[in-house]
Amino acid sequence: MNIVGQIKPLVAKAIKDLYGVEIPAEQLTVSNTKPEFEGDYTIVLFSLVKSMKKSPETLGKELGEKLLSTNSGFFSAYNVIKGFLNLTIVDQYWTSFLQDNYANPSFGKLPDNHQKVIVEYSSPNTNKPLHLGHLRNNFLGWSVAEILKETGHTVYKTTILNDRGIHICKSMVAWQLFADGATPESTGIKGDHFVGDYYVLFGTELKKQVEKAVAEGMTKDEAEKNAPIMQLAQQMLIDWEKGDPEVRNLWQKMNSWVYEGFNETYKKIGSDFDKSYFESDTYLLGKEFVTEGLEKAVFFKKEDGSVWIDLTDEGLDQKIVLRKDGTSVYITQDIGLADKKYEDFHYDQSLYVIADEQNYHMKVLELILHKLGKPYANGVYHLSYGLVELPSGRMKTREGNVVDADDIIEELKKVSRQKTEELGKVKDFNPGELNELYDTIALGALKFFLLRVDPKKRMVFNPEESIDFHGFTGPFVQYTHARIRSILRKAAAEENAVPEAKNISQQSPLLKLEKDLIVLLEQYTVVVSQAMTEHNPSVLAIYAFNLAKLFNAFYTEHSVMNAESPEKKLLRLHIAEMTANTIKSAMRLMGIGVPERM
RNA sequence: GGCCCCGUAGCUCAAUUGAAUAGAGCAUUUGACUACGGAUCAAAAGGUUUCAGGUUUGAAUCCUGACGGGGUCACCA
Repeated sequence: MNIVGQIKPLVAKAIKDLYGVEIPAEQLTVSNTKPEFEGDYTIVLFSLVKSMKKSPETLGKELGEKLLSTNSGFFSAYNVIKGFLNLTIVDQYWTSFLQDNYANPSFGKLPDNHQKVIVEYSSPNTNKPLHLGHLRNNFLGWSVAEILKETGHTVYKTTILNDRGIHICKSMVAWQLFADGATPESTGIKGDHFVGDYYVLFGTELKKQVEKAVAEGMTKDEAEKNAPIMQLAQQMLIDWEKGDPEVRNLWQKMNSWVYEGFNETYKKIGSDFDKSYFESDTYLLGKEFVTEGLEKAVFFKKEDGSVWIDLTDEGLDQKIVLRKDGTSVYITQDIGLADKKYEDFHYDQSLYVIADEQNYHMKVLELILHKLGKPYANGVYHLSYGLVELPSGRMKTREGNVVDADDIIEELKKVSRQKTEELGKVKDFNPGELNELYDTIALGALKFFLLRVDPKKRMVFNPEESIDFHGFTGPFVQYTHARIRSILRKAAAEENAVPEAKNISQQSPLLKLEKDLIVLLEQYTVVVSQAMTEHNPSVLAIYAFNLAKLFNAFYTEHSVMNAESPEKKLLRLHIAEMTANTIKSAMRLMGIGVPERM
């Protein structure tokens, strides 16, 4: 039970004893006391004033007195300023909290709650390499999955590879036309980039053909439909669906190149999946539900034979679920896949990490599942995140204005190598250890950068300014961790570092920065559960940064190894150890490693 | 045009979900290196929270309207 959870019932009881009024403990507002006031936690009194018929000042005084006299082992002081009752918790509480938890590396982990959750994320198209926007998706999905695990859920990570369709045919056609048999092997280009280049090539060739046709008097729409290269792609899609062996072979070959590239990148960034679904397997799945929907009168058939759902009552439009030629559309496949996933995992919750441009689509999917009476419909949750934009606007592979995932990681690795060499603290590392360290720092910087912002919000990445290693960044937190570990190594090397100090619980009074740190450490469990309920890793990033910053302030002010007394030294070593552990845990939930030295 | 989201320091982001004087980082200026690791610390400066009304003891937060930005409304995926 965290401390706010302990304070609330005490206050509620005091109110009842004093005034005979029952206030549900959850309704009380308890917040951190602002640094400029004396105290640890603050009760906001305004909401109580009316029902108690007292002025805020009197109410605060009476409540403060009561709390202090009945819980003298818990509260040590109070003061009332305007409508705020500031309470101070006894030092003993904080020191014994520290004593109990400082050496527990899994502080904050919750026991199994028997909830099964699947997190679908990444889900790339197999016609182009990953860019910064995909990385946000990957980091977010991975992190949310780990946060769910940490809070007791059983989690399965899945992905759906969009491996068929007109966009894939485009890169295939371009390869046939322009590659002259070239392969990733023959060119030395990573497979996903290789295929992506032909997708871009298709776009430029199409543009040429369209411009020519428009100059000859065609409208742009017509020109695009009738462009020879587009017709080739359309024909190829038809051949693919028919199962034409030549097309299927080419398709398999090009996809395998892409997977090879993806796997390399996934390995580097730490993305992993318990199960991968392929759209080429699932795209026909939803059809049976069309029949079911018609029987249940959820769907209706138009004269031309196409099948629709009417969502105008929900403020949406009519949506097609089956074409007149009997083929399924995107939403139909998604119904089928949702069902397949339920069959495979029997989930309680199913998260979809998908960009917010699909909010409408996902809303429709949820509605349809509800209307079909699917038992899992309530568990479906769209974890919608905002796009990563450049200062010039959104990234588009077709237009070439993307920040490539592999490129940005390489760039950051260069920076981390340069800074590490400048600092010169790891000259004894061998090349393998160094490379691992540069990976940890570079990915730490990148993941932290993309996760530190509320996922729901759009964010801007400025390549000119690139990613900083100072301030509110991953490397800052990693660096703080390395420095703490350095102190702890030193202490461990000292024989009998603190012989005569056995117990820190008599450490009174705690200095301000000592207590501030313990108070912040105590809040870690609340932060993790907030990250879980909000599906929001940014609260962990902010927390880890604040913790690191506070520790840095603490230890420039107070010496650990040369503390005033053996007891203080032990206390500070415990604070240091728990800070390092907690930083490590929070960063781990974001997929970020923290080096012992850097 | 209908619906949805957003607008906070020069820039990138916070604000315990309605509470005290709206906080951080970057950039700018100043100070601290014979250092328990300077990828650090201490400090200064930077705000009419897009605008106009309203609700409330209290509004960046809730409501109405305006302005600005984005998304979506395909027999594409």
